[in-house]
Amino acid sequence: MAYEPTEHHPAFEEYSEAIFELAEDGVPVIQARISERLEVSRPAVSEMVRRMEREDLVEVKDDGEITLTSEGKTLATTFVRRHRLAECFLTDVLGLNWTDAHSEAGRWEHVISPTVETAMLKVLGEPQTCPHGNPIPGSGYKEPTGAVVLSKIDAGDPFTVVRIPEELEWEAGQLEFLESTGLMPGRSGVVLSFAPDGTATVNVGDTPFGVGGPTADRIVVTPGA
Amino acid sequence: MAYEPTEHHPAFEEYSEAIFELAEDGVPVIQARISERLEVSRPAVSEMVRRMEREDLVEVKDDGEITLTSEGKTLATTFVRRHRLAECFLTDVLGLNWTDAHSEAGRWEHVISPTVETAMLKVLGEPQTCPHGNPIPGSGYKEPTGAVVLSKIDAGDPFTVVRIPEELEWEAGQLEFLESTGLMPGRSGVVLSFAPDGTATVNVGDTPFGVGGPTADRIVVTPGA
DNA sequence: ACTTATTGTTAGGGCTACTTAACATTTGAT
DNA sequence: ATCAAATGTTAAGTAGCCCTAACAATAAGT
Repeated sequence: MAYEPTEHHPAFEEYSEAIFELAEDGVPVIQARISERLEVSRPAVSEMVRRMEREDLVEVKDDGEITLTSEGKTLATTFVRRHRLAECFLTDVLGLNWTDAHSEAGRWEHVISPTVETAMLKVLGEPQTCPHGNPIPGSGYKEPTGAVVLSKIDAGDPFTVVRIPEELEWEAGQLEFLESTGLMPGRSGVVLSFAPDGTATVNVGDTPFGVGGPTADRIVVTPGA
Repeated sequence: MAYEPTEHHPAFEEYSEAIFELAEDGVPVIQARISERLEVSRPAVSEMVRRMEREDLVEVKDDGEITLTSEGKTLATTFVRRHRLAECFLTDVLGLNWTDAHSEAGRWEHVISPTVETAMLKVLGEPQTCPHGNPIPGSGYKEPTGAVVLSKIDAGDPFTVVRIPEELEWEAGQLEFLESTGLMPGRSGVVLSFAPDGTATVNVGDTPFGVGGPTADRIVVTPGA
């Protein structure tokens, strides 16, 4: 079962992944967003989108909204799956922290073959989410019912973290912050208050700390401890 | 300890590794050999060698012999080390076979960061050689005294396999063959006879089998069981 | 000595994926 | 309705790494 050298160019992998994750995060999938997330110029995205359209990986609607074709979705989920699996592996087997695991996985996803993927799944015991709580495509994961964003929890109420969306993983220093405060999937805490600008003050450990409005709008939690 | 994106181009890694391993195998390091091992055209090698010379990674002697500078050696050993470490990891932790491990490691070596390298070393218990018996640079491995190539063993005498040189790993089907016959580092056997063309008949298990002359000239063993 | 094989180099291209500069179009806010 | 911001596209160019064709130089074999 030798690894077949990709028939797609590595950049296609990166772009389709970005498209998949933007959609997953509820961000409108347009070129400008891809340009930001991949940190490449808009003309570069323009060109790549055209090539991906030609290769039947994406479709572009009249309003510019980009969607993955079924072929594109297969490509995207393959790499999202390997990325998240790699994150599990890097944290659980190699003992890396959250932050390192995320950035390393960005490279690992491109060298994981089906053989290795299978082996990793076995070693890890078929995980259903990455360490940040995001579903591993194909694992059959179902998000808990009643999941809402942190900013929807009433002041004074308890909550349990479900997941940190991919979008936040991208922000410099965000993962370090969340890991250091303990605001991680599975952990429970209490919302102490909300500031007028949306900033939440929460407590998941010893010390209360503030979570910015935009961040609290994205972190997915379930009400209750 | 974030991973610093390589300052060298990926191809430099591949070329310096090839140069290191050719020298390790006792093959004269000239462009034509690199061209064969990397399976790229001679002009491509010519150009790359010129660039590597400009970047102070190699020196080219008047007779065409190519040697790594100290900077080049550092680069080469870094990737040879990661390659062999990855092979250990893939076989020991993920349960891959020899053959798959070799080809996968060719990609893994390029995504292993210092952080991951350290973590792997720890998980594996500081291995000194790869599964094929080749030394992991920096591990302090010393080849056993009295090591010779298999073809130097007298007919009728026992031997113990030390290592399968990198050169043989490159030959299609070679690793599959050696793995299936059990001609692997640490295993002992007996040379039954030599044919006039140099082919050795050996026995390391139940069934005797033939080993071609060129192969027997490369496999390193120690006399005795 | 002559021929053949091996080796290295030039020259001329190609492909992928990126860049900046400039421009056109669309969208949004006031 | 107008002006500014956001978005997409063209054009032209670059870097890295590869290719084939053709040729020159060297080494080896008979």
